[in-house]
Amino acid sequence: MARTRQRTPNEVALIGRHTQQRSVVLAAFIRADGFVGAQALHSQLAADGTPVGLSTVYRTLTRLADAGRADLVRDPGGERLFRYRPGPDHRHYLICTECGLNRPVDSGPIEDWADGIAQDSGFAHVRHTVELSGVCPDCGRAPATAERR
Amino acid sequence: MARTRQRTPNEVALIGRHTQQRSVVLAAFIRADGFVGAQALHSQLAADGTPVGLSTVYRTLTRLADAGRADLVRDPGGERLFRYRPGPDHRHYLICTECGLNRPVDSGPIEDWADGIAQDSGFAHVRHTVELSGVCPDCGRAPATAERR
DNA sequence: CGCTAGGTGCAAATGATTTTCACATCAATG
DNA sequence: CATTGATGTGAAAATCATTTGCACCTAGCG
Ligand SMILES: [Mn+2]
Ligand SMILES: [Mn+2]
Ligand SMILES: [Zn+2]
Ligand SMILES: [Zn+2]
Repeated sequence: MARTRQRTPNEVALIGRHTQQRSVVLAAFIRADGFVGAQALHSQLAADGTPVGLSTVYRTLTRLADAGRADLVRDPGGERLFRYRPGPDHRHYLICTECGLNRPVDSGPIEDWADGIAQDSGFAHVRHTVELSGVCPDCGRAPATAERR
Repeated sequence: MARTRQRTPNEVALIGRHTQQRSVVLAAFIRADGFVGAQALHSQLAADGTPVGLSTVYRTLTRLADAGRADLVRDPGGERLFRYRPGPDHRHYLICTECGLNRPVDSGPIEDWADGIAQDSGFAHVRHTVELSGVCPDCGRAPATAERR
């Protein structure tokens, strides 16, 4: 039992050196449990009393995504939204454009479809992006009065 | 040279008043026959000797997209790429990340899949984004030397 | 023609993300 | 433990695609 400092999710190891900031960012990111933008996470951290530089938040999220520990989508406004992903498989989500509620969908069919296309096309390294968005039942019920974002 | 005073592709009508600029932009856009960014189109127009303000190019492409006459995807760098679409149905493409070559794919399966998800989810106004990218046979064959775009 | 809602094109403004760079911290090493 | 080269951090400036403000045009209808 080596006595290594354990107070941080070992995920940090995957993206380089272990630092206070990374622990904090990662913890908040996981806690967010949904898609978050770097800006939002940065604000959240400040609110939590554990401020971290915006640059660092960006760097951390980007690295996580590169390391395959986060799913990434584009906000209609062009903002990058990240979502923590514990497992190795990527997922696809149905996101409510009104409240942000999101739920993973059964994407088996598209995965197969995409694989088929890749196969037949002759293209190599075929990757795919699939995003579903709409208005969730709750937001659909309450008219335009629904809470904004 | 000869300023081809032209037949207004009636498409122009769909997006408002008919102007010299819109004709030119639309013509170049159609001629591009593939995904183009506003910037690239703007440069192309200048090179063609029919310069149009960048703002106007942006405005025109945006309107076409809103009118449903163009498909829109996001470049990995975040840039918006448009592709002219004559018909009413949207399409999905497999794009070569090396040379830009793109071909529409048979998306029947995903359309059905997406409809099913929408159905079961209870969400309203469900929309989807599906993008496939990879390296085309030609580019796969020739190293990184492949012609850009 | 004459008028006006709608267009155009600069330049300046936005806004998200990146980079710069002086300074702090990590972690391996002796 | 102290040293030290590699890394990480953050405030501010830089990027970059896209938008907007605004003074100036122009379709297009009567
Ligand atoms: Mn997938
Ligand atoms: Mn579709
Ligand atoms: Zn909702
Ligand atoms: Zn190619």
